[in-house]
Amino acid sequence: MRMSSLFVRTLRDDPADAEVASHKLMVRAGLIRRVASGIYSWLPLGNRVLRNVAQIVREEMDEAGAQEVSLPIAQPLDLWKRSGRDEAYGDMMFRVKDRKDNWYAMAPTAEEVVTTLVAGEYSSYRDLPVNLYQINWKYRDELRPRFGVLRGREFLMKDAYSFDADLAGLQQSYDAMYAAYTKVFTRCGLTFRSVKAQSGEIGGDTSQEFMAVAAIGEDAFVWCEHCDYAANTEAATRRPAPEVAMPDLPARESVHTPDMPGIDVVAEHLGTTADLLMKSIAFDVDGDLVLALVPGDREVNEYAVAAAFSPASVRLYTDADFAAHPDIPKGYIGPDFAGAARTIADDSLRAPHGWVTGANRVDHHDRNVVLGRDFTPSDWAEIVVVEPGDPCPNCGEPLRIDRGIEVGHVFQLGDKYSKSLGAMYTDDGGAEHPMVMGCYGIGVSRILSAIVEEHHDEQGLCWPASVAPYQVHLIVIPGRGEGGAAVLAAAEQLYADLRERGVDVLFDDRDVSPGIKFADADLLGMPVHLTLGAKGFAKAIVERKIRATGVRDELDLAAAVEIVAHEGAR
RNA sequence: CGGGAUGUGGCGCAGUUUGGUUAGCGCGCAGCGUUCGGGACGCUGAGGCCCCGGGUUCAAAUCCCGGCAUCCCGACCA
Repeated sequence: MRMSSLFVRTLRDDPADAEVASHKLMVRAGLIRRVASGIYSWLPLGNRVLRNVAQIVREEMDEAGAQEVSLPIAQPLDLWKRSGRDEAYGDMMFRVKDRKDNWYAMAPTAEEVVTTLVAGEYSSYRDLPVNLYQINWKYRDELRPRFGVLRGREFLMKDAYSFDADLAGLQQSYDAMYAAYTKVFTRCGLTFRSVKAQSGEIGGDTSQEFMAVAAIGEDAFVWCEHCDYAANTEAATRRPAPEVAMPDLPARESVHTPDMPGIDVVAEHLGTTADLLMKSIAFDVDGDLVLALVPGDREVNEYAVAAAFSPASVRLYTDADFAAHPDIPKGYIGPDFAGAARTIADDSLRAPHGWVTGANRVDHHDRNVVLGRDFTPSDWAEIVVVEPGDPCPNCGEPLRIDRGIEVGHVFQLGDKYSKSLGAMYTDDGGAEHPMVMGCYGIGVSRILSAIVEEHHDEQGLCWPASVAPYQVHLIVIPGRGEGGAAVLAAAEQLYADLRERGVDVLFDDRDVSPGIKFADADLLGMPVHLTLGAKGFAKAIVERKIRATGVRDELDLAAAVEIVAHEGAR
């Protein structure tokens, strides 16, 4: 493609309505233009990236055995009434009316249509499994569209739906999609982790979200850079410290700490630090008082405590609870408080030192309270809220807490839609059952935001080669001398030869100053920049710059085509 | 839906407080000339329903009322 005829106008200034880098750059580089809130036109460069990402998704879906279809965007609202999701989606759904006053939903997703489709075609166990997917525009009237195409009201989504005879089959379909997603996001150049989103009823992991690590992400999560561990902040745990023998420690002693229910005040008063204190947090577990023991500098993860006593009903003690139990010395509870039915201790309490704890009476703390000698918890678990730097439960390396962009979601649906929409099959014994479904989404347009967030610098975009609009940005600087025509001709030849060799080239053949060409090339961010100027031409070399790394070298003009075609952005 | 902010040539902005000439600046665009390896320069020019509707006034981009749109924070959703 020639820059002289490419439909693009790069902007020097950041658009006024953009806050984050990806949005600013996608507008400045001429990939997208806003039409309405959360609704964008895709210009040639943006559309090429969109197509490239979609193609990666398509290849991996096909490879995983899914079959591509195209389902309607305008879907009869009656279908949504049948599944009960007309109400559930509410104002989130765009609705349109035809000339006969029939209402249609503009697809926010396609479970209804695809389930009805399969129900009409398949009815035997011999037909299953089947997995259908499409890459199509979706519409959700978000309360707050954000950050360009990151959260749009119109967005390109890949949605896949698997139909199996039983849960074992579903698990296979789900695993295949999970594996395909990992390939997709890897190929797109994203740093990502899959996070368990929900576990439960059907058994095992029923839902996992793929999060691209990004500071502007809408959800915080804990992850490890050195292995594939990742978890919601509520579900995250850390590796317990190794057990060490308890040394001989001085005897427990009580100290007067009047009016000091707070950790920091006590620590200061006793000349120690919060991490050497122990907190005893009161919980109500099915009506019993249960103490959760954690170091003074850490927070209790209520979710983890609840999980440890599942299926009992677990809640933090409230002021009302304390009021109802005046015998409990709020703020001064110790790990051996007699009124506690059980105590659950965080594994970090095995540390080989005595603790400062509540003395089980108001205005007093004890010091040199030693595990095994002065108190013995009934239960052990990882119950502190994980903080950055805590050891990874898998590999022990320091954990990070970052924000993520949800770029994909895999979900085991079960029979919710097959039941309500009649997707049944007959087994080999003649009995009828609902098909067991899974659904799997990838935010294709959102991936572009995620890629740009990860791959850009001060100068502009730095596309991974796998999704770049063009592989090579060819710049010609003919210079002012007599030889300009020859340089231009050589660049034309280079352009023709590269294309002949199958390389996607953007050729800046415009008659503008070198500064503009270089600045635009950096902004547009093709992986490889080739510059042919008068000086280089005289030496029969062409300059190469790898956009992402900034590494430059010179290639022999005669060999350049082969080298570039062979090496790409390596 | 609550809070905050903003709407002025294609883009970024000034002007609005204190109403008053032909509404200005930078970028971009067109023409001519000089430039030509990191967003060159000079001259000339085109391009405006100052978001929309109503009101006040001799006079409104500017003041008042009512809308609409866009962005940010929150809530909501997942």
